[in-house]
Amino acid sequence: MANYCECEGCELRSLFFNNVNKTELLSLCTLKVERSFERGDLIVEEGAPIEEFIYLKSGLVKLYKLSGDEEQIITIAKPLDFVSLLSVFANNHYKYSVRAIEDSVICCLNIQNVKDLVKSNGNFALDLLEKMNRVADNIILESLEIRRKHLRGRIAHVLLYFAEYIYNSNEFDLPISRKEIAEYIGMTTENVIRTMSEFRKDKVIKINGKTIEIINKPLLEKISALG
Amino acid sequence: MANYCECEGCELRSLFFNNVNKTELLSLCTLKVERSFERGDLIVEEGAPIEEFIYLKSGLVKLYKLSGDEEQIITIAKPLDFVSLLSVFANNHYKYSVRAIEDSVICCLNIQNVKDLVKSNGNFALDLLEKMNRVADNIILESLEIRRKHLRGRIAHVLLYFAEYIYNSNEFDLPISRKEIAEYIGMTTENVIRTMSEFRKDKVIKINGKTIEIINKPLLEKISALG
DNA sequence: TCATTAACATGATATATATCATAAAGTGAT
DNA sequence: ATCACTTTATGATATATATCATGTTAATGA
Repeated sequence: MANYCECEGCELRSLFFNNVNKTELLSLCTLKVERSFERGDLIVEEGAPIEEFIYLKSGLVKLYKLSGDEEQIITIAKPLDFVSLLSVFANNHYKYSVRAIEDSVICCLNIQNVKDLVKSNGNFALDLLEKMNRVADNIILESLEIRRKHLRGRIAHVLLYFAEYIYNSNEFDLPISRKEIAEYIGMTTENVIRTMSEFRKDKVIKINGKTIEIINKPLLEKISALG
Repeated sequence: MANYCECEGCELRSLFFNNVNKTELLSLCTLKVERSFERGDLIVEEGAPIEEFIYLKSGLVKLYKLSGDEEQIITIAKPLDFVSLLSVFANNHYKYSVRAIEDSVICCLNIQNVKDLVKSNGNFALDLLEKMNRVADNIILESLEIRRKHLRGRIAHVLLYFAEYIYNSNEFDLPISRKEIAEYIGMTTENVIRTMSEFRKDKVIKINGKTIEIINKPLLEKISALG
């Protein structure tokens, strides 16, 4: 019986389940499933019925929507963004797809369990409301931010997003292709590649395949702000 | 004592407060304030502290964000979209501004009261989660929809949005200026005006100042879908 | 009422970005 | 190792949209 559930030590607990006590946690965890995905794997498919309450335990995912044969990337999310929840209370079916862009582990809770917990534990309900609000806010604000910039500013913004928000380092491996950056910022692949090459020529960044190093951050920030 | 509160007959109750009983409602309403705004009035100012839980009882508002001297319109909301809630649980200060674009009435509840109700009434908490999810979803989906279209498609989309979603009629008075349409779809004012003139010349719409009549809806829908 | 400003309108031109073309380098499968 | 395929790369050209200019009309305020 013992170790089917490690939630008590779960790194997410303090943030996500702040106000959930051990008994409640155990009851959630009884019906919990943890799943691993490799980079590139589809985690959630648009249109599929929502049967679980999913959060990202580790890794990195992209949230996107298909329109025709094109993908529109809505956001790149790391743990605690738990974007998969966005539609979870409002819809029966997923409105977006989620794909792992790094090896990822998700934790799936029974959705009815979570709803029951919302009903019975008011502090958890408030926590959840706050987190949902924050996730939605971030996506909306980020999208406005990108929208008001031009090509160069958008790309600078995305590079800074990875450096500061995702990897906390000026050197990192891009987890997505240039094409995907294009799908995120709403520009063409060629222009993403071209602009990154320009940044390289202007000695703002170094490029080595997927590896990016920001070597003139103040300038990149300026491009992001003004471009 | 009697009639300070009409919430029991409030049209919103069935949707918004489905699961709130009379006693709870009365306790909310004791601290409720109803406020009227004229077209053009500022209802909520970005940066101001969030002290109330606001929903739109009647009218029409625009939700927008300032960047420099420019306004970016996030969404046009009618009652039951109650957009003002979007940040309410996640932030202490408003991240957006809200302005009446038609005469509007809002209902302001004490935010602590609402939080208490979330804690004590699980069904209300679930309702609120669902509604927050839906509002966020709509804004995100709408924004993606607009993003993937070109100028003509975006304008067709906006005209259909007013005709179908807001006014339920092929003839309506635009509540916003061409400049504001531009701020909503991320294009310039001149191009909005020009494109609407083209639609007029192509006999897709009739224009009489602010009054718009859609006279070839199938074509407008086609432009929205393909443009 | 007139003056002032904002909204609407339209054309000419400039500019940013998309599209098309081509190729090298990387990746995965057989 | 080879083949097919995707990604990265770069240049030339086309196109969509922004910018600039100018005028008219409608709204707003003293």
